[in-house]
Amino acid sequence: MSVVEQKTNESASHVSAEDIEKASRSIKAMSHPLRLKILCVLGKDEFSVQDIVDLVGTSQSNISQHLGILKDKGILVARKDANKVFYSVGDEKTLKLLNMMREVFCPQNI
Amino acid sequence: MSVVEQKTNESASHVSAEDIEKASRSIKAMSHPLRLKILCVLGKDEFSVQDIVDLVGTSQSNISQHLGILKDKGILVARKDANKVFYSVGDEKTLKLLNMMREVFCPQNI
DNA sequence: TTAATTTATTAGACATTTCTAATATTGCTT
DNA sequence: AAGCAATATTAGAAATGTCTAATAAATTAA
Repeated sequence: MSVVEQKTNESASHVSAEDIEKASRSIKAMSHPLRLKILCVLGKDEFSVQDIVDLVGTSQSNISQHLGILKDKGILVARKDANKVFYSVGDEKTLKLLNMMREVFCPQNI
Repeated sequence: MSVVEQKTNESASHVSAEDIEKASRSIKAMSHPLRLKILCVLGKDEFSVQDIVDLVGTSQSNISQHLGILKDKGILVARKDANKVFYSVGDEKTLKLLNMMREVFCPQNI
């Protein structure tokens, strides 16, 4: 019996094609250096776009585009207050995932 | 005091630019749908290239290139036996990260 | 209303990624 | 050695992603 047949018979924790596509879009969104830096500086806090521009360091237009990508994938949520927009990490699980990424890729500072 | 100044004073868990670059390269490697699928089907097991071709479903050349990218980032390790090469997930932490990705992005099957 | 501030959008040049097809390499078998 | 099986490499076309510069839109302040 080939490996493929073995696997087909196991009904083990199987991930659908749609799940793979959706997950890969979200993970890709997190994988850009500027976007990863945005997620790191946000942590569990909430910052305005201008704050993020100052903390991360590129143009306002560029930050706005990156924030849009992260928001589109549901990784960030936006709250508008007067003429400012505040961004933060959408949910607790995503925060946990970010902390685990830090454990895996930055093992020196955990 | 601006938000930026606040943050500069806190010496909170800070991630260096090099760490960000390195992490983003690894996360980007995991974010391609075929590569994510490879990681999912591997799980904690070890498979030959031809097994992975059959399980994931694209050309041998394409799979080999994707495996090379994952190996280059240290996400997969390769073991050669005769004229076959067996790939598996490099370490326990990466496996934990993959499981957490599944929790976050495939919450229906955990 | 006019000006200033904050954020978002658009277009386009440039860079990177991805896939396919062809071929090379390595080890085994006869 | 010759043929076969398994894997890796290469080149190039096509697709996708990224940044910059300019501008639009929304809100506040004067």
